[in-house]
Amino acid sequence: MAPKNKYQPPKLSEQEKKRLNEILRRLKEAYPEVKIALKFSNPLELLVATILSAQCTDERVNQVTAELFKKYRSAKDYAEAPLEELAEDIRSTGFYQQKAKYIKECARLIIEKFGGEVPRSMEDMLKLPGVARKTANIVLSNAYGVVEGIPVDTHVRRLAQRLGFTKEKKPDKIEQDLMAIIPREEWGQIAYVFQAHGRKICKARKPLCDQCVVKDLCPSKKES
DNA sequence: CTCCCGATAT
DNA sequence: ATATCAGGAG
Repeated sequence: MAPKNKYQPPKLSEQEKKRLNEILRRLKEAYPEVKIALKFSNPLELLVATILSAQCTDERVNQVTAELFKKYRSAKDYAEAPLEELAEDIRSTGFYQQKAKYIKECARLIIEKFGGEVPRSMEDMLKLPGVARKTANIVLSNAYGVVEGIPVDTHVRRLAQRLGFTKEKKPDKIEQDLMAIIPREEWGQIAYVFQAHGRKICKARKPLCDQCVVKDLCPSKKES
């Protein structure tokens, strides 16, 4: 079978690699302790929280899951819950009808196909509805320590594009461009560094370039 | 590409 | 008023 994904990250000059590695070094230094902000105590809770986090702040997700996880303690609880009730329980995270369907169907598949346990491989994770590489990367990495890639969320995408790590727009290609530059042992953490910088400094609306630790290396720097 | 779809910042 | 927030499916 021929490999389906023929995308190859662009070859970079030594100088360009140096610039990107210096950016990574400074960002890691600036945000040494960052990690996942979602609260969870088992793989299922993390899966649910990550699905809820689509187009929603982690803060609000934590607010909702604080109650949600008291009520739903197992995959069976989600699978057997009336859809309308589950939807109402997650309403304030937005896209609540869609997310409720995903969660309920995920729970059903976890019971029927995966022995009641959240899958431990990318291949199986991607069989779950509402789960693509970003969600799968987060769950696999933080629940099981399985690092198969880099979760590309809106922050990672924005920073990767602004800093010149990628020219791509699709998350899967951006992920591959990042994987080509960043050592595998850092894949699990680097997204949180980008996220922290993206939230504090390199904001979507009004980036605070004058406070940025990599402004001299950034092709997108703007005077404020 | 569109749709889902509430809360918050600007 | 509107862009944006840990996206993914059709």
